[in-house]
Amino acid sequence: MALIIENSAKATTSNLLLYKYPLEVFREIEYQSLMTVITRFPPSPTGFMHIGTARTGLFNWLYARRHGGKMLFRIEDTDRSRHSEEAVQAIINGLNWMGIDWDGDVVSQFARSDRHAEVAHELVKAGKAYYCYCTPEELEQMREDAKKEGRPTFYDRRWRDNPPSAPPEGVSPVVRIKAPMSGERVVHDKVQGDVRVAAEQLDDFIILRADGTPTYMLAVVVDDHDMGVTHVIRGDDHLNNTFRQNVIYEAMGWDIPSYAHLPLILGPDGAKLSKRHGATSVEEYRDMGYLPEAMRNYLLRLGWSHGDDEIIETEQAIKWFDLEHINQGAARFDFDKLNFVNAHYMKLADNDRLADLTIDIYKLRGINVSEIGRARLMARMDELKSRAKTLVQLADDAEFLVRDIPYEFEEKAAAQLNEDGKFIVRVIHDNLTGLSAFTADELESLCKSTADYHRDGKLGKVMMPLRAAVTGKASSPSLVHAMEVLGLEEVSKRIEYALSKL
RNA sequence: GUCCCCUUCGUCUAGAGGCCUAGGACACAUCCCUUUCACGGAUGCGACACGGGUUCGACUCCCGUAGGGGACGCCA
Repeated sequence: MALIIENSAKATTSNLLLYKYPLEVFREIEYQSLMTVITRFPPSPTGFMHIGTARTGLFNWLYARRHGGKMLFRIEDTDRSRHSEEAVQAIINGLNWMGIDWDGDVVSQFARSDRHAEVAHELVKAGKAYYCYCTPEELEQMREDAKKEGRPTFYDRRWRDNPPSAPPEGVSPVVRIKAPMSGERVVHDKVQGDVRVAAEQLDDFIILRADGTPTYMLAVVVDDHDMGVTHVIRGDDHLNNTFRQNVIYEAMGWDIPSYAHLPLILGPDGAKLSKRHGATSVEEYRDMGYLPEAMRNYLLRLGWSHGDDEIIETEQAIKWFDLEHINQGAARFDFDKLNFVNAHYMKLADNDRLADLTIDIYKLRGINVSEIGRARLMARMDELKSRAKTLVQLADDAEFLVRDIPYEFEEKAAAQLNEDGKFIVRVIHDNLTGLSAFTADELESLCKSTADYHRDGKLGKVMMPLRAAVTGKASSPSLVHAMEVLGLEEVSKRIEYALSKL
């Protein structure tokens, strides 16, 4: 029987089915095998995308793609003051940069508040929720008393079954849900296993505020249900909320989705990753010169593993990703490892793309790169990308290729151009025009013979002053290759400038 | 204060009771390559938090302790 259903599931396309029939009808048919995986990415519009949010998004996306399902995108803007178009755009930009896409429209939770209220009232009508007229002062008092007495919850359920009085005039009530009062509650979590909590730990929490707007707890459940979400993959900080959310699912008689709670990302010092640690948002990582494919790989490995594999490209990740190998402990963010992964993907990256990205960085620095500058960059890109860990480093390494004189000399470079240094640079300069060809090989032999004749064969004594003159720096990529790319005219110009300036 | 979760090299992790003399990667150290800085190659250093059980046998299972993280809003 199971087999037959499985086969027919492959024959039909479950996606089509979803559109053809109303969701409710579809849900009546309880063919597990027909169900496509539907995950969701529900950020709060905070104005930027936290790196932890990005990882959660990545995991949801990977899981949906792995199973040929969908990842939905919903903005958690129940609190209307949070809603801002720029903030939503920031999240979308972050996702785009990360290379993560989603299915369907961006759903605004705020726009669905009528539906949320409808559910709350339905629960009241069914006797599963009730109006509560407590004032903030009363609640504050209850909270204090509960803390003093060491009780687990504070709300005393005074409006639940035996209201103390008739509803007071002119007070708009909140709606509270009736949480179970005894027994053990279990959440089956794909990462943490079965998590148990005593019902006594659960309050009759508020699902609809006095102003008629839904609380987060209600909104997530209603939206996840209406959107057909089958797998909720989210941060560990929601594990406790899950018990509350399940109360709503049960009261409505809805199917509870599969849960997977990911441990949080900690800062290098083991404390919760915060602004204090520097970069927390994906745009900051972009600005630090990290490649999105490197971020994906690094974030994937932070908490998930596939044996000893370290370098896992996204296509491979889609084939491999599962919930079973998510680690249970929180992981620390480690820049060294990120740098290593990024360096790897830099080597793999297309030269043209790297040139464009590097030129973007120069623009930010106020350096306008000419066609010639770009050509020089491209000519040396194979070497440049093999030595840099980030785009910013690459840009630093290659800046001398795209800049014109006058430029500043690093302190260590200036030191190279003492009298001895200047003498050697002059010798090289005088012999440049005599070269049979202005190539790296010819330049190298010139340097070597100059070293042999004037500096006892010590090549460094020639290269270092020359490097200082041509690049303004004490270290650089291969000097003779750079000189070849710069060309005779430019090299002469730079040497003359250096000799005159220092 | 109450509850929940977690704990293998400095860091990310492999490990499904004997395959473990605990494997890989990053970082670090040394050496090689080298005109500088890097890249690359080789080698090395380095961990089962602690204490009790269960078992012929425990990194793996159970219970405590300690440490870390999270949640307890008319925030999300």
